[in-house]
Amino acid sequence: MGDTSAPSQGPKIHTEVKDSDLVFRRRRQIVDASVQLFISKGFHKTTTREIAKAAGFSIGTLYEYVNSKEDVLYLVCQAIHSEMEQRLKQRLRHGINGARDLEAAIGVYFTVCDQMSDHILLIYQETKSLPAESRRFVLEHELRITGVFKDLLARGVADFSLRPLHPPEITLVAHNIMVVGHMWGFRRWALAPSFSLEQYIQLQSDYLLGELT
Amino acid sequence: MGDTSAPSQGPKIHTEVKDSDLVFRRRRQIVDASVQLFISKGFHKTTTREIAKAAGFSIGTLYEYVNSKEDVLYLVCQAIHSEMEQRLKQRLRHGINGARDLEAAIGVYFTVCDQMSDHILLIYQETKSLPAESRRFVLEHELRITGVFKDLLARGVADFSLRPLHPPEITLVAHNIMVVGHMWGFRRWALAPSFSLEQYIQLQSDYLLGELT
DNA sequence: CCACCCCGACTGAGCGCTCGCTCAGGTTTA
DNA sequence: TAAACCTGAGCGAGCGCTCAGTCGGGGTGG
Repeated sequence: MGDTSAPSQGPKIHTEVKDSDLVFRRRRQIVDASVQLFISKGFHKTTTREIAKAAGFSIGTLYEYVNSKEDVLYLVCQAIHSEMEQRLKQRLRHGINGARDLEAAIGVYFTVCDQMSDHILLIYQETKSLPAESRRFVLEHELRITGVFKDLLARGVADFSLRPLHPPEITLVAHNIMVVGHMWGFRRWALAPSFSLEQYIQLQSDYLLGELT
Repeated sequence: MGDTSAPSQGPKIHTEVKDSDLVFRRRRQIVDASVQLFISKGFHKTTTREIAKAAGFSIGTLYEYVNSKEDVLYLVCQAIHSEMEQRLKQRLRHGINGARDLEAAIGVYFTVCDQMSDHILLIYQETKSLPAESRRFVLEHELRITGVFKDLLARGVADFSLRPLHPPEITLVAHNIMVVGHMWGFRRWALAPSFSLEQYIQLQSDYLLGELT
């Protein structure tokens, strides 16, 4: 899992100042172990002992790098969003035609959603279990990703490859893209009998973009 | 909350055969109390003692009408879906123009989602906590609601008020309608600054139906 | 009419257990 | 050997669930 540092601006997870990248490495171990456990058993049914064991050390050590079980959940949520954001941005292209770039981005995004559907599900299910402040930061991170699509839409409007859209419409369409991507993850059981991922991307792109040209 | 009986076909929640509608009434009390608690604290952080107290009797009595805490969650999920289904079907119209009926249904459905957004969120968050068999029945119930939109779409195609659609396309659009409805519930924090419910219904209907005519 | 008993609904103290978290002490590193 | 790091037995709180017991109304025999 990608970025496991305490995010530049977010609730600090305070531990003694035994610095260096050991903290960073240990937290990555914690996140990697927890993601799998949370996905298969859920946050509440996973015990701190299991997390420690799966991470390769003892509970005592776990609590050297984290102040509470909820901290672990926060690290996990941030790591998932970071990874999604990174995988998406990494593969964005910036051509001369905004509409085409948007379509490509949708394809990339849906593919990422496909690969990370368990992680997305986890966030839907467990965000509520975060303390209020942490939850705010997690939701903000999600908004940052939505912003990627807002930007692409705005660019398409600016270069006339998309029809004019009011700002609220841009917001709406960006959220639609996000949610339709998630939908492939959390409704696979209903959709997979009818579509392959490629077909899903194709059809949904048509629906999403059809109205915008 | 509506139907709190063990559904005609579903995992039986077995209790001693002290029949009559007392079982029914008591279970309704349990569901009504639990919905509120689960929404505000989540399933895992709600204790059986709290449920009993909120329902107006003791834990002992609670376990006369239910075999486990998970049973309560199952009753709650079924009650929520039943209520959604009922509120939706109750207000469906069956005119001569399928497309118009569909548009009306979308409006009704989104309004129901608005009123029951906390309940929808609860189902997204806690369905995973159900035992496998119960979960299957809950998801099937959700599919039944999706079926309402499939039927409306098929009718629209049949009377030529919608363009021809392949069965998979009908499935996809029906799921899109469902999820876009839920989206108003679980992304209100992001959408409400830009839209009223009425505006949301208007815009989303345009996007959803625009491609179908 | 009373005295008796029965029965099903209801109660809540308490059982057995698990959990998140701590800390006294051991091990490794430099 | 001091500092940094790690260990895991143990603590106390709280959980889901049970079960011996209470209560009240209605049937029965005298």
